[in-house]
Amino acid sequence: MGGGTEFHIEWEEERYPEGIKWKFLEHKGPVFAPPYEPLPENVKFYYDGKVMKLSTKAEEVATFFAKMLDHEYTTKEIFRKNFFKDWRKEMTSEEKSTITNLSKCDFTHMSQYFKAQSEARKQMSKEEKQKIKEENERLLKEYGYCVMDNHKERIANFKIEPPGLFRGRGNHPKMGMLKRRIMPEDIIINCSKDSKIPSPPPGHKWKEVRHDNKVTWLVSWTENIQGSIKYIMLNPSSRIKGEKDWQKYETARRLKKCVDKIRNQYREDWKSKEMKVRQRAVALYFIDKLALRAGNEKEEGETADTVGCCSLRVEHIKLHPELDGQEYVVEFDFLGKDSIRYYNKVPVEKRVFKNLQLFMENKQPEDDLFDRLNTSILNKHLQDLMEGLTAKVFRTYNASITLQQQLKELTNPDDNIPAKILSYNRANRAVAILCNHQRAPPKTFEKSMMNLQSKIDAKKEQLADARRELKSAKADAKVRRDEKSKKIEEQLMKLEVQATDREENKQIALGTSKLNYLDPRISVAWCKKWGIPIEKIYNKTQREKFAWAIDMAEEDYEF
DNA sequence: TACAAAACTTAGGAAAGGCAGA
DNA sequence: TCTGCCTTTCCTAAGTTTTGTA
Repeated sequence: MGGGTEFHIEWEEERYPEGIKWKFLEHKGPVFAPPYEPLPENVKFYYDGKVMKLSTKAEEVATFFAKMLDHEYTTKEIFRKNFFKDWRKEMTSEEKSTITNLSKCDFTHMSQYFKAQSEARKQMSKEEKQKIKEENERLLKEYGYCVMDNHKERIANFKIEPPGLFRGRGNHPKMGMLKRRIMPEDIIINCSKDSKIPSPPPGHKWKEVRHDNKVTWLVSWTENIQGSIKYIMLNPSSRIKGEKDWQKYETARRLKKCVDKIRNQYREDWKSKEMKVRQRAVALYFIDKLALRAGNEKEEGETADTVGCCSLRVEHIKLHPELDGQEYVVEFDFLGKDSIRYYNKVPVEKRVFKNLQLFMENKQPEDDLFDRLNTSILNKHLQDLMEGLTAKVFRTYNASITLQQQLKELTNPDDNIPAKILSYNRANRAVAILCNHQRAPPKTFEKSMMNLQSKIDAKKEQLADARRELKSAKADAKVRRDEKSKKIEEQLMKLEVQATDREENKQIALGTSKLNYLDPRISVAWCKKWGIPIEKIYNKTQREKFAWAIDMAEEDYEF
């Protein structure tokens, strides 16, 4: 792997044979969702204007809907249709014959009850809140840790997802469906043979107990919406996740060494006589230049209609031979992961442009742009170019190299700490923009900006006062007054930096790139170089996740 | 080799926590 | 001490890649 052999020995005390993830694994199993508590008698459900007492099962599902009443999606046709269909499955035959129209269902009383409940929770006394906190801590202590080989490790998600209504992101065809309650009989336990096997809740048994040390999960079950498997795995601070993370960045650093060659290669391939090779080369160019995701095919009607690079359709791009004074502009407009819109106008090389024209010839808008390509073909090719290379490595590589470059460019040695941190955030922001990590502007954004502005105004006023006092002060008081002004000046500057940062961050989410794409050693090195406390860049959780990097990187670290 | 299933990483929003100023 | 706001943590969906199977 290079670059960190010493570290390797220190952090991975034992080597494992190929594919073996652990030798010993012991845990307590999952925590199940609390059982359903029926509503008090005085909370009513109405059908067609008349009070109706629901069976426990039907009532439980009704409460899921009632809790979502304020959300826009309970008004959506698909959501309502899916919900009603699944709800009816839980009804008794009498309920089924009575309740035939969702629009005649009145959940408002139930909804009010839940609102009152959550209000009451907020108003709880200190002691009551403390009691709940202690109970959570007990649960964490008992179920939140496992032993993997010689380490006690934190488990990420030891609580089983409670039942509820499925809400996918974007325009999901399954929104509103009932996510059923997971029982011990659904659960597969994975642990080592010689460990203390977790016991199922009284009166229940596990679906299966297995001892598979070729995988890292502790618990799995199959969810009923997509039929996919869900897992309980370890926290990012664990050895097994940390090592994998480190390995990911080492792969990206290997790409750095051969990326020029790969770029030359795909540029050559734009001229290939084979259509398949040309498509592959243009797609790879997009993945590299624009940090697009690979874009696997998805089953139609099972998920929201989103795409990545290989699954782009003709309707997702527009070609402009000339636009705003630039030649050969490609306009991208599509929904990517989580139905986040990707919109970008990009000048490309003439050859790319001509190829795109060729790929689009005689096609309908809904046809695949790269009809001779998929992620498996692309990744196979990448594997030939470099061992371990896959499409997503380009995102990691380009994100990390961009951070490193931007930090070099933006950091001003004369700046104070808040200004340097602003530069760091701007470098981080450049990456988030590259990776299209967006967020909905916070609901109170405008207000919060205004609050901050009035703080700034007040501080300016204070500064003016201080300066006036300084002017009129007697010689012996000048020094003290001057110090006071300086202090206020600094505070003002800090506030102004904060305002700039917040404004620039309105629609950008920095967390995702920080957590998943940026080699933490770059940040650690930057902190060391400029004497910035690491706590200013990484919070506690992040420091735990990146413990390996904090331990390892010196100020001269180069990605 | 192709396809499906399994495993694992990446993602944004909601809820909870905690802290500063009233 | 309370309130309101920002930060952190939780939650779990939605991707990518790897593995298994015929």
